[in-house]
Amino acid sequence: MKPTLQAVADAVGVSRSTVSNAYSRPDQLSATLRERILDAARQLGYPGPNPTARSLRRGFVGSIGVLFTSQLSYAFTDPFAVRFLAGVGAAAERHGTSMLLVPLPPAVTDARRAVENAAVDGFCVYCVADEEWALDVIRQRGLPFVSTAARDDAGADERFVGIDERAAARSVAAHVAGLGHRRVALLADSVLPDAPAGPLTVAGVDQVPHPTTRGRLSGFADAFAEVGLDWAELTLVNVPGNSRPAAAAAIAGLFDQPAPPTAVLAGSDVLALGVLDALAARPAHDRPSVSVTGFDDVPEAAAAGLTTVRQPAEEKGRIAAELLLDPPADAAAGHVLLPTALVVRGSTGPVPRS
Amino acid sequence: MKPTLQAVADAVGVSRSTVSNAYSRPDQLSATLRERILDAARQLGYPGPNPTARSLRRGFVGSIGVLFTSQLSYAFTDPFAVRFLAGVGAAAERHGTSMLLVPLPPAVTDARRAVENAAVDGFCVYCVADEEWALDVIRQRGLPFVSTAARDDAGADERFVGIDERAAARSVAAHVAGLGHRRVALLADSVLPDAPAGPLTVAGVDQVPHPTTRGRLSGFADAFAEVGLDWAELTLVNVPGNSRPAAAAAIAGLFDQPAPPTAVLAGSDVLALGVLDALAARPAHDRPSVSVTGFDDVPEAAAAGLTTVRQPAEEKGRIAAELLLDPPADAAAGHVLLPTALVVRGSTGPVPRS
DNA sequence: GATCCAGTCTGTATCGATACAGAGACTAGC
DNA sequence: GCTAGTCTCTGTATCGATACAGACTGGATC
Repeated sequence: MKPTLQAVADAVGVSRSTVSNAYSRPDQLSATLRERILDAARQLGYPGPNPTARSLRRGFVGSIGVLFTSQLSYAFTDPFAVRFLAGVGAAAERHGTSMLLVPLPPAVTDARRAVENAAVDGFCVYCVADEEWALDVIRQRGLPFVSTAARDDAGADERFVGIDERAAARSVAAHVAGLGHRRVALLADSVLPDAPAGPLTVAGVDQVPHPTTRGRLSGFADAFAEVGLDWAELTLVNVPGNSRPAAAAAIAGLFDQPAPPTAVLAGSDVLALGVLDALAARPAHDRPSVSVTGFDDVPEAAAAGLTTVRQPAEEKGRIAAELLLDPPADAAAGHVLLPTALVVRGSTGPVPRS
Repeated sequence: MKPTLQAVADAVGVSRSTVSNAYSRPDQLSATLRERILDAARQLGYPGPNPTARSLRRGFVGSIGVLFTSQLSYAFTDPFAVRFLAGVGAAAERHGTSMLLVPLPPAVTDARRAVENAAVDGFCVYCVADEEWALDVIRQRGLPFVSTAARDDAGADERFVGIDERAAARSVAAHVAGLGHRRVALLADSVLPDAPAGPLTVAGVDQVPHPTTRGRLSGFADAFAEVGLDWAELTLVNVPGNSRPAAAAAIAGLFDQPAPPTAVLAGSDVLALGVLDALAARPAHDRPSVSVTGFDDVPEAAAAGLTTVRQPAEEKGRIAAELLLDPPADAAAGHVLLPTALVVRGSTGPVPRS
C-alpha cells in the first residue's frame, strides 16, 4: 500500500495539514520543516498528493477535454484534426494543463456516459457532426466549452472559434465558376445521416444537418447561383466518412456518365485528395481533365497542387483552448472568426473544350 | 450549485447508495425505482456521478497517460509520433479508456510534478530522451507503465514494445555500404545533451546517452565495420531536435567541404527529409549526388522516395496501450519486439564516379 | 507592559461518491 | 409452518486530500 499524506504526517510528527502545505503552499510553513517533511516523504516513498483526491477537494482537475464525434483513432489520420490538436496542445502547455482525449462509443447512450465521466474542467468540441447531445451533457455538468462549428442556436455567452464557412466556400466556388465550369459536382462528408455513397438528391441545402457542411455547401451554391446555376443543377455527391478512399469510391462512377462534371468541389482537402486518387487510378488515356478543389489547406494539399481554401488549423486549436483556459471578460471576445484565404494551385483550370 | 447524489436521493426519498446503484449497478435495484431515480435526476439537472469523486472512491480513473519528453505541440508535428498516438487511441477506444496527454515543463522539477499530478491509471512512455526521472516518478506512484525504448536497466517485469534498433539500423547501413559508399555521415538528434548542431566527435558510440539513438548509431557502425570502416572514420553530425529545418541546417555545410559525404544515414525520416530539403535548396548545377536514408517509414517518406527502415508505428502505439490495459499474465509476453523491414527507394544509389 | 501583528502550525469539516455488510420482504421447497 | 434463498434497499465507513478558522510564539510598536 502506498503511504498517504497522513503517514508522512505521523512520521514527522506534524499534522496532515502541514504536510499538505509543504506540497501546495510552501509559504505556510518554515523552510526547515518543509525540508524535513519532504525528506520523510522521500524515505517513505510517498509520491506526493494523490491527484484524484486533490482534484475532488479543490474542485478542479487541471485538464481539459477534447471531443471528437468521430473515432479517436480516425482523428489522428485527419491532418486538419492533427494540426488542431497541436494548437490545443500548445495552449495547454503554456497553461500547465493536460489534454484528455475522450473516445466516444458509437451508441449515443454510451457516448453521453463517456462525456459525463470525463474528469476535466471544460471541453474543446471539435466540430462534432451531431453535437447537440454532447453540448447538452456538457451544459448539464455546468462545464465551460468552446465549439468550433457555428451553431444556429448558440447562446450569446457560448464561446466559439471558427471561420465564415459560407463565405470561404463561396470564394473557391467563385474561382471555379469564373473558370467557366458549369457541370459541377459538390462532394461532402455525411450530407445526410446514413445516406449511401454517391450522388444524392437533396431538395435544398438547408436540409443538410451538419452546420459546417451546410455552410460550405451553401457557399458553393451561392457562387454558382450568381452565374445562373440552380442548386438543383449541381450534382451533390455524398461520402460516408472523411477519407481519401471513401471519396475516391464515391466519385469514381461519375466520370463514366454521359455528361461528367468538369469540376469537383470537395468539402475538405482529404476528400479532394481522394478525388485526385480516383482520377490517378484511371488509365492515362481515359483520364478526364477535371478541376478539383479542397478546403482547409492541409500540408498534403500543397504537395498535391490542390486549389483550396486555407484556414489556420493550429491557430484554431490554440484559440479554442485559450478561450477555454482564460475566458475573455467581454462575451463578444469569446466569439472568434479566423481569416481564410483562397489558395489557387494547379488542380483547377479552365473548362477543357471537348 | 450542481445537485449531488444526495440531493437526488432526498428528492426521491431513497438512500444515497440506491441512487449510486441506479447509475453504476442497475441490477441492484428494481427497474421501476431506477426509472424513478433517473427521472428525478433529469428534473433536478443532476449530471450523473461526479467523475473525480467516483475515481477517488473506486481507486482508478479510467484513463491512461501518454508521456512525451519533447514539447507536446512538437509531438503532433512528428508523423511517427502521430501514428503512435493513433495506435494508442485505437486501443483506448476499444477499452473505453481516455488518453491524457501531459505536457512536461522544461525544468525537471516541474516536469516531475506534472507526472506526479497526472490523474491516470498508467503511462505509455514514448521514447523519452532522458526518461529515467519520469520512470522513477511513475514507479514511486506505483503505476504500471509501458516504455517504447529499450533500456539497459529495465526490470524483468517492465513492459516494453519496440524494435531491435541496432539490427534494423544495420540493415539499412549494410544496403548503403553495399552500394559502395565509404564517405558517410551519420545524422542523429541530440547525440549528446546540449551539443551544437553540426559535425561532432564522439569517442565511441557507447558515449551516446539516448538508448534509441545509441542503438541506431551502433547498427550503422556495425555495417560499416564489416566493410572495414572504423567508427572514427564516419562523420557524426548532431541535430538539436528532430525536425526538418534543424536537420537541413546541421548538414548544409558538409557538402561544401573538401571530401563531402556520398551518403547520409539519418536516425529518422524527419531528419532525412531535412537532408533532402538541404540538397533541394542548392542550385541544380551545384547539387551533389548523395544517397540519403531515413528511419521509421513515415507516410511522407514514400512520397519523397526515401530509402528507410519500416517499423509499424500504429502497431507500436496499439500494443503499448494494450500491454498497459490488459497486461499479459506471462511476464515474457510483456516484452514485445516488432518486425522491421528495409524499404529501398530512389534516394539511395551507387557512389557517383567523380 | 499592553497591544498588535506576522509567521507557523493544528483541528475539524468537507469535497462527492462507492463498498460492503446486513436488514426486511417475499417466494420456494419440503 | 419453518428454513433457505433471492430481491431490494439502507447505513456506515471510507477513499485521500484541502479549506478555513483559530491557537500559539515571539518580536516590534508605542
